[in-house]
Formats: sequence, structure tokens, C-alpha cells
Amino acid sequence: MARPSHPLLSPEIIGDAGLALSAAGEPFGVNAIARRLGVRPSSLYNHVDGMDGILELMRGRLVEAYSVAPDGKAWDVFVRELLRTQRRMYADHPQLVPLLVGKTITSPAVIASYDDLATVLVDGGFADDEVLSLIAVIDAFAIGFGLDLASPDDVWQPDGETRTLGRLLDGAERGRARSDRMFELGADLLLASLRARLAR
Amino acid sequence: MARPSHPLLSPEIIGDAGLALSAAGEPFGVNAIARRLGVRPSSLYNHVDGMDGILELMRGRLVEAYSVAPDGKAWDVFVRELLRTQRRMYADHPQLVPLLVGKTITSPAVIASYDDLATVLVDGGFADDEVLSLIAVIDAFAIGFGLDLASPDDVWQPDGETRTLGRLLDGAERGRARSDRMFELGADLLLASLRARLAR
DNA sequence: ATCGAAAACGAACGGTATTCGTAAACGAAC
DNA sequence: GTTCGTTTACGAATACCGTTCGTTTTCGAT
Repeated sequence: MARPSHPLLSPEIIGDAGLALSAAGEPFGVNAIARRLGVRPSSLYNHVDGMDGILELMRGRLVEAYSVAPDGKAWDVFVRELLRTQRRMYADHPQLVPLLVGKTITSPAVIASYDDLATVLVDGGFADDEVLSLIAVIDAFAIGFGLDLASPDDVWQPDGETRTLGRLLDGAERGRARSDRMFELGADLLLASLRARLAR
Repeated sequence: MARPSHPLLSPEIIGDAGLALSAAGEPFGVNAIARRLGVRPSSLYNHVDGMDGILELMRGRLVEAYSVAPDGKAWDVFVRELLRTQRRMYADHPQLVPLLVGKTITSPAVIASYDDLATVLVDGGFADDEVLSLIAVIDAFAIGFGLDLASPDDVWQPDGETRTLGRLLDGAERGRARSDRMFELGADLLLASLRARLAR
């Protein structure tokens, strides 16, 4: 096949294919995406700047799919909803989490999402020179919880004796339930602290 | 070369070589480690169970190198010191984070470290059924802030107009100073929340 | 002295992302 | 309506990666 009459690929198609694979828990590399689209791996390079480009595309499409509208919500309501939504986003695409952290964000949709958060916090009364730090804190939370959610059921496998850990693990919730509980606790703590800081 | 008189490799040597490469920001795969040790990649398999085994070895050596002794410290003093140390640990080895985060922990040194934290928290008065979640929260904090410290100065690169983000970025502190400030703020918030929870 | 285990090498395999040359179809200019 | 440059697919080739296997040599115990 040379050039097809009706084009088979586009950045959107490629990004969505990657997300579909990620959501299904399957590998989502260049080869896998090409296979899913019934196309040769090299063909993708006509539309996309390598694997990094694909990842940034996927991040953009992902954030669009899980966007939270500020509307007129109070800042704490918005932050809580944002945390929940982003956490669900990472839950649906756990393999993606480690690949996106640490990379500079250029996708307009993602920038717009952070801009929303910044605006809500400033309007909520937080000091200008604190807001970026607060965003980083909120981000750290989301990243951390996303990573936790991507972890296996048994995070720890003690071999020998432990003073406390083994006992706690025996009575502990497992997997999703534990992660959910931990997330809600963390969100409570974070919001309580933010409110206290605002009231100072 | 067949079998050498004096053995060239051991699990410790391999793990430390991997950590040295990671600390230098270089790739630390099987091939790279072998090259650094002046040995063929296949030789490593006489001492170590593949790349996963190497990673778990590296995690153990890493945690040992950044250990925090509980001694008789109050729980909040210990947690603060642990957060600082682990943040520095993750910042020194950011490439390692994505590879370690999704994998079950078996390394005795790492288990012991978590056992210390669990014991300190239980002794500090926290409820048994809360401690595992709290550990996850603390972990998430350290990882998030460690990655932030290691990430490039410009995490965001806005292309078009923004309502708030661009203005905040213009007046923002950069690099280490910003990350340090954000971390101290986050640690303050977390510890305040933990104290509030304990006092309930 | 003998024999099995240990530890190195080298060759090979299947996987990854990526680059380049080639052929065919599109779309616009003449 | 023909021409010509651009687009977009393929296929072959490259350079990695982790891993397995067979071979050789040496160590250490019987």
C-alpha cells in the first residue's frame, strides 16, 4: 500500500489509540499502537514526533476527557472535585502515570487546566506568591496518589520479623479499597490545611 | 575469559554500580551496568535475577544510604526529618522512581524502614487502622516533592494567553528556591493536619 | 586426583523506537 | 486536463534493550 485514498492516521487517532490501549491495561508503545490501527510503526512518524510526542498527545486528550469546569464553584469544592477526577483519571490509566511525571508540559489543554486552578485559588483569596506553591502541593498529592493506585495489591512482602508493619498488614484492607480510603483521608487533610492557611 | 580467579561481580557491586549510574543521571540498564563494570551483560545473570532483581537491589542500597533513625524522636520530628531525607533521595534519583513505584517491595532494609515509620506512628498515638493510609500519604508527599525538585525549572510552557498562570509564572521564584519553599509549605500543611487528626 | 558447581564469555533471539528510501495518491497551479 | 510538488503509506535497515543458552575455565570439596 502506498498513500491511501482516505488517510488512515491523524494525531488524534494515534493519541486515542494509545489511550484505548492504556485503558485496557495493554502496552501502548509505537508498535502496539500501529498494530491496533492496522498500520506499520513507521507510518506514525508522518503524523507525530516519536514516542515523546505520542505521550504528550495522550496527556492532552486525557486531560480533556477528565476536565473539571470551575463554573462558580467555591475554591474548596473545586479542589476536591479536581482531586477526585484526576485520581480517577490515573486509576483508569495507571501505566501512564510514571511516563508523564517529570516531563515539561506543553499541551494547551493541560496548560488551560492549570490556569483554571490558578484562577480559582487566586479568586478564593490565596496570596499570589503562594498559589504556585499550592498548585505544586496539590499536584504532588495527585501524582503521589496516582502512583499509589498503580501499585500492586501487596505493596510490602515482609520476609522476617517486623515490630508493627506485619501486624498492620494482617488486618488491612487491600488493593482498591485501601487506596480509596487513603485517598479520601489525604484529601481531607489537605483541604483542612488549606482552609486553616487561608484563615490566618 | 572464563571464570576469573578473583570474582568480578556480586549483588552489592551490581546494585551500587546501578545507583552510581542513576545518581549521575545516566542510563542504568543491564548493558550500561555491565559496561561500567567491564563485564559482559550476560555475566550479571550469574548473580542477579534480571533487571527486576537489579532494581530491587538498588532500592535496598538506596534506602540504606538515606536511612533515618527513629531513636527517641517525637513522631512529628521524625516524620519531618523522614520527609526531608526521602525528598532528597527521590530528587537525587528521579529516573528510578517510575521503575520502583509499581513493584512489590521485598528488600529487608526497605521493609525495616517502613516498619520504623509504622512503629513511630503507632507509638505516637495514631489508630492502628489509620497508620497504613498515613504511611501512603507520607510516601506520596515525599515522591511528589522529590520529583518536583528534580523536574525542570519550567514545568509549564504556556503557548497562548492565560488568565492567571502566566502572570504568576513571571513573578515566581525559580528552581531550587521555589521547590524548597513549596516543600516546607507542604510539610507544614501535612504535619498540621496530622496533629489535628491526632487531637480529635 | 576427580568431579560438580560457579562464573565468565560469546552468540543468538525477540523486543523496542527510529530513520531512510520508495511508490502511490492527493491537491493545487497552469 | 496535465503536471508537479507534497503527503502518506510501506518495507528494509539500524541501534539499542533484556534475556537465554551453550561453552570454557576455575574454584572448592570429596
